[in-house]
Amino acid sequence: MAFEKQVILKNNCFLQVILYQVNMKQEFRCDCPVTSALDVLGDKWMLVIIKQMLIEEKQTFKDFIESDEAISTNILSSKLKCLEHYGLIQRKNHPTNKKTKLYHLTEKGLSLTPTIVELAIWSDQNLREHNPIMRESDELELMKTSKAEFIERLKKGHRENWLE
Amino acid sequence: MAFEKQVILKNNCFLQVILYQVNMKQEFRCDCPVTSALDVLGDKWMLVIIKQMLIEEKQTFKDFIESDEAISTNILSSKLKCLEHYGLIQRKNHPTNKKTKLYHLTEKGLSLTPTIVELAIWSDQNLREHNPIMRESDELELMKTSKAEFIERLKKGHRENWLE
DNA sequence: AATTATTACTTTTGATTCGCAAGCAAATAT
DNA sequence: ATATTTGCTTGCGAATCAAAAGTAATAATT
Repeated sequence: MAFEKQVILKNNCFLQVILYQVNMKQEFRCDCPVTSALDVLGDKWMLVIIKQMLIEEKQTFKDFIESDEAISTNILSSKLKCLEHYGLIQRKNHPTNKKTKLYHLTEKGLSLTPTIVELAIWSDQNLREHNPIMRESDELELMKTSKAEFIERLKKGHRENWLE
Repeated sequence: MAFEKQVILKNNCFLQVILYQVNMKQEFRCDCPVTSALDVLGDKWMLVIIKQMLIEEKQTFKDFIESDEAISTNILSSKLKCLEHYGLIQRKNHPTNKKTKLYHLTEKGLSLTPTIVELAIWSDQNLREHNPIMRESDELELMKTSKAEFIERLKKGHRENWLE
């Protein structure tokens, strides 16, 4: 039992609300930092969504749904909640449209930029034989020749896109 | 139908072997390098196993099974095959014990060292509130202060451990 | 003002991946 | 000769991913 509350109603009645904490999934496999990172990020979609925000500037639910990767709506909803739980993204309301929510990377989320960039470079250099249609781009060249500058530029760009 | 062969037996008999290629899983979601990297590495175990080889110097099936992460034997077997398929590891026979196989990172696998190190640093700086038992170590300090040197040293150490 | 379309989900059902436990063949140890 | 070890495979069940349909609130259209 993780939470209990009694709400007093009328006529000597009360409502008892009990939240049981069952089958709590063990969140981390061990005390290793790399394994812990992968306990949070090591699935099909978490880093892809971060990449979509950082590099492709996606910020609404519809943006993500319409991306090339074609994520399912239930998976996206679940993963956005998870990213928020770990403090990697932040959501806010659209200034003029109540239906639309805006998602953005926090500083914590932005601090994954070096990891995203390393994966891009690694993939470019090691996966073309397996995925021959992998695109080429000037960005990849920039990543390889000026990695640190590129990382800072990505972060700065993302921060500036986020109207506070 | 992906493969057919007929084997002639005796007494006018023959055996026909046909391999059908069905439900071939789409291997890559799109042409993006980051997403392609995650199509290969984006699961619970691939990068953990690479980390275990690189940092913890695990090299036998038993070594992996006995690691803190407690992977299941069927998962390990399957992941080792997958890592080999993508050219990230290489297996060879133990010089004196035919039962034991040795697994080692190839250069391609070793080129994931920057990614592993970035994940370690990120985790150390961002996940302690979620995983309070995360260990501290001198290695983490070295990673942060001399990242490039640390990366090269890890690679070099791994290469030297691999008796050719 | 009523109707239709959009957005961000939730729910249901099914497919895939992960995990547990038991079993197996080959090789090594006792 | 027997027991143990190694690296798996198999069967079954749990967790994650995915597709499709449905929902409530909001915006756009008529």
